[in-house]
Amino acid sequence: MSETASIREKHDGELDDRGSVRLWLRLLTCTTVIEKRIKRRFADRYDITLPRFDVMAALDRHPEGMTMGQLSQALLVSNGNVTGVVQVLVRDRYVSLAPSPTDGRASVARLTQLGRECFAGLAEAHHEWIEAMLAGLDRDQRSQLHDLLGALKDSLAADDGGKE
Amino acid sequence: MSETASIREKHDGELDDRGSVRLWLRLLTCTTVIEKRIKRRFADRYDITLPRFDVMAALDRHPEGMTMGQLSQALLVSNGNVTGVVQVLVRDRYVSLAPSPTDGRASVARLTQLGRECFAGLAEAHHEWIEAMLAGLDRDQRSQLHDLLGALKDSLAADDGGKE
DNA sequence: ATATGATATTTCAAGCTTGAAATTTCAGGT
DNA sequence: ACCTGAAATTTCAAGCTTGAAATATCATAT
Repeated sequence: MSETASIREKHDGELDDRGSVRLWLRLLTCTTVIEKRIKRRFADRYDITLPRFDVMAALDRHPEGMTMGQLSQALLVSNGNVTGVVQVLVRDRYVSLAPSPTDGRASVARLTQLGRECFAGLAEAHHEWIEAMLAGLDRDQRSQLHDLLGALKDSLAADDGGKE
Repeated sequence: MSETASIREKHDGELDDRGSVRLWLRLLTCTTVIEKRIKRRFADRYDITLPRFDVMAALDRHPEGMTMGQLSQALLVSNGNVTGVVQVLVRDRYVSLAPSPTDGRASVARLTQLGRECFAGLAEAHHEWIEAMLAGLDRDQRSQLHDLLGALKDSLAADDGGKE
């Protein structure tokens, strides 16, 4: 009864011999499953959303603060998106927002003391969840996967290199 | 000047020795980049969204039709979500929705003739885009990546096997 | 000093996504 | 026939995401 239920793959049952699409769907499925689990656990146990965690994680690694634009680039999301997420973090006292002393257009976001303390706990849980989900891969497999994804990243950069 | 710009990685600059998190972020980045490119190209060139394409793709492989619940499971999204996406596809005449003859609760969605014709073009473009983005990986690399992602899927199924 | 183009940010409408509540129907047992 | 729990679906509020338009500021050339 300890059957490990296999995970359904998006568009499971594909019959075409389009290996590249199959590979993409498998990649998408793995990412989606992991992301949804993390999202759900953050919501259930910490009452926080993944985008807010992402912003806090970025700020935690930049104690000097980050501008909205830097956050947008670091997180691969739009500017307008960052504005909204940061606003609620400011409202909840996890982040402070101050005008840049050197550039009147930019504002600099920083974790508050409260934000730093809360984030430490979140990051610890996050790390444990990832570790558990990858537990089935040994050191070599992780290393190979990491390298292959690096090759994929390079391939993506070669295809329409940035401007399309 | 034909520099292949490298792709920024989410939370790039991570210094911790948390290899598992690094692997996860790389996985997430690759998936995000591919997904956003497909999404943008569908929007720009075909005026369609990715969720709508996903539904059409599922229906294309099930000419006999699918219930909303089957679509929800196949696409890894919620029931309510499928309802909304199918509604606009019905409005646009790509999909027909009929009550199930065997179960009064269920309704069966099918591609219309128009839907099938349009989808053929979409699928062709989709396949080409994926192929181009994976062009930097040779046959062996693709095969290894596919297998490693399979191992990851198994690992995910082992961690909290379905009910958490 | 000023005009101009570039940059940083915010605002906003449209669309996706979820989970919970409500509705309808089914299937089994009495 | 009737109850009751299960299953399929829809509705809805809340939140994320984007891209385009609008604002404000900077930097540079004149």
